[in-house]
Amino acid sequence: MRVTQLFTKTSKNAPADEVAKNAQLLIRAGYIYKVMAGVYAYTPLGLRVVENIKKIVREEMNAIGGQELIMTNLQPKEDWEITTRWDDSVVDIWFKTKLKDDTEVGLAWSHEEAIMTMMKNYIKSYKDLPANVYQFQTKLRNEVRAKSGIMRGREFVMKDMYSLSTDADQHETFYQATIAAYKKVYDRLGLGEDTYVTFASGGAFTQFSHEFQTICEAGEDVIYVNREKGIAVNEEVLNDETLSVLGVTRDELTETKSAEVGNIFNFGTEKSEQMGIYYTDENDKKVPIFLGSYGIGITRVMGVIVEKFADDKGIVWPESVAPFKVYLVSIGDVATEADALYDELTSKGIEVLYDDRNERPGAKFADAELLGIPYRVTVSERLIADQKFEFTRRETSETELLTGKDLLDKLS
RNA sequence: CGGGGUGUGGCGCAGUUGAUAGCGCGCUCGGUUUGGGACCGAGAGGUCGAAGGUUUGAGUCCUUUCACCCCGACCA
Repeated sequence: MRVTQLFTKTSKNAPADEVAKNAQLLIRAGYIYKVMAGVYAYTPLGLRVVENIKKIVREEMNAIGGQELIMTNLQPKEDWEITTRWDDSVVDIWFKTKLKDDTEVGLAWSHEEAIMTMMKNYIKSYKDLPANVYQFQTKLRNEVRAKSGIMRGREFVMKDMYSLSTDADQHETFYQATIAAYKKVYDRLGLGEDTYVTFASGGAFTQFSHEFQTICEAGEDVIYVNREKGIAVNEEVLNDETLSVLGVTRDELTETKSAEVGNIFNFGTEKSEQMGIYYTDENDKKVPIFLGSYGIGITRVMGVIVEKFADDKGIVWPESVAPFKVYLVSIGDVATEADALYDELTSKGIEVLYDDRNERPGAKFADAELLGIPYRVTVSERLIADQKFEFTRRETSETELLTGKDLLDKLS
């Protein structure tokens, strides 16, 4: 992609109506566009990042047997009345609307009831289990107050997965597999080091649920961490009982702010019983299905990555999610050589954003840094004279001069 | 939802005791320039969030309203 073809522009000024670092940088660099409070559009650049994150999540969910589907944003009232969750006093973030004939429908803030209603139609026998389904979906939540840029919006993309199992054992196997898969996801996203499986309040069926919390100053949560033991506890369940169950003492834990990037739940058979989702076992007995629910906030993860890695020059994307791998800068009248390099790199499948504008070097370098592309390659007359390319890493600013061959080796 | 704050060209801002708006960036045209956000010249672009009111006169005062931000509460 050539910069001259991108309709988005970078801006030196941060928007006055955003304080969150992630929103300021993502808007300045042209990844997102603010439509209204807590509602952001994703430009071609932003969409590339979102899709890269989804790709990683998709691969890891598929690896543990998840089957991808896509539910709807319009949901019938009846599905939610069964579990009492249509009631605004039970769920206060509903967007609700009406069809032309006055039928009430809800806009999806979650898909638990929706997916279970659908699965009820298909899952009949123990032979159908276990079944694990997931989707990437836009969730609509009527939050009283949006904040923190794309880390807490009224509309956001979430991966939600649901496991249906015959019993606690089968459920537990998948639950543990999911924890392992999630760890791989956060590793691949570059967040592994600072992401903890965190004990949190668990609802009716289990003592705890597990949250995936990434240490992040901009996060909304407070957790207590012991790095050596790999234990983390959400402050909401930090008490003597929890500490004794986990076998740690209070003074072994360090308080830190964090962002919830994933959350997994064990529903047991509670929801199945409410919704009448039963299977027939080997003895022709009706048994309620064991349910699990597993979420990853895709766009929130994007915000967390910006928050954690950005420096004073701009965004720093991990290579795995970066919209492009290389930012190609031409300086002066070197279009022939720069075009040739662009063609060569792209023909080898390397994603290049080619700054072919008639701009001064400083402007191009500044944009390369603001955009956070992992590698910058510079072509200039004096470099051409030496038959070299300049190769600069965004994260460290480390720079080396490479021959064309060495450059290709580095990038492939 | 409680408290606080802000709305003035695309973005960021300034507008003193009321007299129909100005700066930087960006944009357009011409020229020069090319290793850290270039320079010169010439331009385009806003009725000041909205509605109502006071006044000879309102971006400046009053009322209502909308939007946005922050703190708190809330967060399946």
